[in-house]
Amino acid sequence: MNLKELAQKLGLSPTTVSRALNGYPEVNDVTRDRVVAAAKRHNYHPNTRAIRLATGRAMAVGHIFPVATKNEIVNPIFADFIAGAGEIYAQNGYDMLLSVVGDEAEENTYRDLKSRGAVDGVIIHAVRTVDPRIPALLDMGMPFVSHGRATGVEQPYSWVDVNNRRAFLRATEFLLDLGHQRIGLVNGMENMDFAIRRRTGYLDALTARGVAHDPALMTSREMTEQSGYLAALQMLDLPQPPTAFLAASMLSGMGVRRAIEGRGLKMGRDVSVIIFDDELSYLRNGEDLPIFTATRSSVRDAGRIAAQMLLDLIADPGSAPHQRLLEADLILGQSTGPAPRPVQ
Amino acid sequence: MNLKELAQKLGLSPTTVSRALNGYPEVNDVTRDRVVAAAKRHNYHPNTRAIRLATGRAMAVGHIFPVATKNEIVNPIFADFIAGAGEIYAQNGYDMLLSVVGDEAEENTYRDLKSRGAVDGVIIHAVRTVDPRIPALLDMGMPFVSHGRATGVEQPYSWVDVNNRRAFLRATEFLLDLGHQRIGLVNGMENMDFAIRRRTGYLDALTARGVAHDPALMTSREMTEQSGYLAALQMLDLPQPPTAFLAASMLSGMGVRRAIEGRGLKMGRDVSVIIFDDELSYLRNGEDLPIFTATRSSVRDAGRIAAQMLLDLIADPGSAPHQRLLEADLILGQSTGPAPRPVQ
DNA sequence: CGCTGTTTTCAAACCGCTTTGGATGCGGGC
DNA sequence: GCCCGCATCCAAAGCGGTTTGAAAACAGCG
Repeated sequence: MNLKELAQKLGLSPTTVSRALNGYPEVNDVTRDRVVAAAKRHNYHPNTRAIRLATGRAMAVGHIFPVATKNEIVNPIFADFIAGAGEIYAQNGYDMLLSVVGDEAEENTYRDLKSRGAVDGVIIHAVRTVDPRIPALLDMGMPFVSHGRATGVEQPYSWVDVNNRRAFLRATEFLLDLGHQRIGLVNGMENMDFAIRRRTGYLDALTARGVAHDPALMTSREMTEQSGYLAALQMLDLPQPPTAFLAASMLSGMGVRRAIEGRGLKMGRDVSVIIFDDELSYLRNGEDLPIFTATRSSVRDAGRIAAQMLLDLIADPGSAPHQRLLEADLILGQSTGPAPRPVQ
Repeated sequence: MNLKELAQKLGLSPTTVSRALNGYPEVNDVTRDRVVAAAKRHNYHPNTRAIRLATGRAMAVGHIFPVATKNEIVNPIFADFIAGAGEIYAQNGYDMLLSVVGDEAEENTYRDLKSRGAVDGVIIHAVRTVDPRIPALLDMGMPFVSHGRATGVEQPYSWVDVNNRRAFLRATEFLLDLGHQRIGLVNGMENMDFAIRRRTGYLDALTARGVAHDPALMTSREMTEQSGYLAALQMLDLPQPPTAFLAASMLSGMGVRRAIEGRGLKMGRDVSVIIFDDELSYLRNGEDLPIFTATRSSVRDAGRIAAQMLLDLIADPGSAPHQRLLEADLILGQSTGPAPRPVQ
């Protein structure tokens, strides 16, 4: 069932039927009702391919899923971000196009999506400190929103980000308030922009309180359970072990917890832990009572916000770039407590 | 730069240019070279929207990301499956369309994708024991491949699945061989087809060896760390606790490990654990030496296989459905050992 | 009743490509 | 020299919508 057939059945021209269905004013209300009813009755759905060609809009948004070819790691954040963004797209009649590419081919993929006219805009994930994608997209005039900021770009562009520095600054201050002086930082890979910002927050808090920072208490690795475990273990075996940890993710935190317990200590009593909780749906921080004290910011919400921002940008390409800095909550769980008194 | 302009520049008709670029035989080699060179020089990329309308093919495959509206859980398998499938699509010039919908709207979404002509085929995820999507898709004549089988469908259809029953059967037998008699099953939700099959394998192995099965040793919950922890804890506190566990996923297994260590026991010595390892990239089972003994089957490979199967199906819609049953390896890690002798 | 202005509807062009059904030119066989 | 077959190329008709420009129908008014 296509437009022409439907028009024929109604004894109307395709023009009128099209206008009736798309809510244009120049069509009689009676006629419109008749058309809408017939469309529903005959289960008419306009062909997406034709709409796209005729309007020149793709009605689709691209997400590039960069798969680091070296370590083959897939970003665990991705699924939840997509889930949030997808809701918004569905509500607005947009499709979501996913491209899986090795990270070296990523820029070309954007260029390709653009020149093929496959999407109206894209969202950038996993922003690195120096990220060539942002100037490239600006250059080619493709609407985009970045999830995370890159440090080395001076032109304005649209982004959604968490205040990572502030989150780790507050977390560190909180631990200092509890009397902890040696705080281990189990950070993510520091070619990622957010990891740098978190470290800065951590260092700034220490500096402000006049606490010296010890390189032995700072690691930067992939955010897996195993990495967290190994990093924490190493620090716990130092002559002067930390009494608290700051972990970059739920998984890292789980590894840290295992290391603590593996050394016969109790988390929350002997050693405190604060994690960054992205509220991933399959990595909930406890059912009711949070297990970990955490800086919390929902990545799914970030997905929703970024998607809406992108659609706005597409609707009004001339508008100025938008920015949105989300603040992470500091929520209290069972993994923190006062620093144990040093026993001599 | 579009086809007409390029043709004009070359002094040829659009027909010939199109044919030259698409490798049709009825064009002189000299002309073809000239066209190809010009296309590259002018950076010509055919407009996807036009191709799709003209050919009637969407050159796109749909994945529906069902988000359970009740518990808002996102399937952690998804990202890696997508990564595998996406590779295949990229190689074959297909786009991947992702729809995020509440599970109640899922069937409608398929129907919509079909009637809008937005995709040439779809892949089904998270198959339930009784799954209305399969008859629905068969009914509407949409090519599809299912990741997992549904029990209650008699018509043939295409699927890729892991031999879940055999995997858990072998794992159980292995534990029995090590002398374990009380084996706890920490299963996923049993409305999922794979969970039922795993339980069947577990029960079949016990029955074959004449070991009675104890309902108190079988749980079925979400596959999260927390659920695994609670389930294992509960079993460990039984009057006759299990000496071994079978866990449905890496995350469940991590929860089980925590419960074991929380009770002052050592995994691999006091209590054995076998997990099902989907080889999720951010949940690696150890770096070199596996931490957990596991039945292992790469979900990313499954994605590749399913995607290829679907493309084949789309290329030859008349062909008979394909099936592919993958066998999980049983790999030895550090989490299993002989059953401890009962001390009286 | 004729004229003007507003609704309402339609025919046709267009989006950018593919594909059908010829044309055209050339060489070879008879 | 004529006809046929083949290799090349092209004009035009789709694909299924949207959108422009104009016509038809319908008031409203003097």
